[in-house]
Amino acid sequence: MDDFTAQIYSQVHQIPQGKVSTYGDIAKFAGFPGYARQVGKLLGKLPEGSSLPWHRVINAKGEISLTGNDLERQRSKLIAEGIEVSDVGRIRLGRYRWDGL
DNA sequence: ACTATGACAGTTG
DNA sequence: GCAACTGCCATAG
Repeated sequence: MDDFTAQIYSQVHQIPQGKVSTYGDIAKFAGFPGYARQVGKLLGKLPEGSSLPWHRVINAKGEISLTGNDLERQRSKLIAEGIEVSDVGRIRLGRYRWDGL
C-alpha cells in the first residue's frame, strides 16, 4: 500500500454521512492535486465489502460517474443516507458538497 | 518507447 | 446549460 493509496483512503473515510465530495477534491485534500483519475481507479479496485464510503465520491459535475447497474447501487446507497439523487444520477453539489473539515 | 484508455477537471464558445 | 477541447497521470498492451 503506497502513500497515495493510504492518503486517499483516509480522506474518503472522513466524508461525513449525508455529504458527498468529488474526485478532484479528494485528491487535493489528500495532498495530491491533479490525481482525480487515480482516485477513480482506486475506488474501482475496492472489494465489495469495503468499509470505505466510496459511494460518497462523485465527479465535479455533480453526477455519478458509474453506468448501468453500478450506478443504481451507488444511487441507492446515497438515497439511503438522505441524499437526493435525480433519475439521471445527478446531485446538487451546492447542498451536499463536503469542503473538508 | 509509443499508444490507448479511464469511477476526472477546467476553460471556452 | 451543453458540447468541444485540452490538460492530467498511472496502467496495460
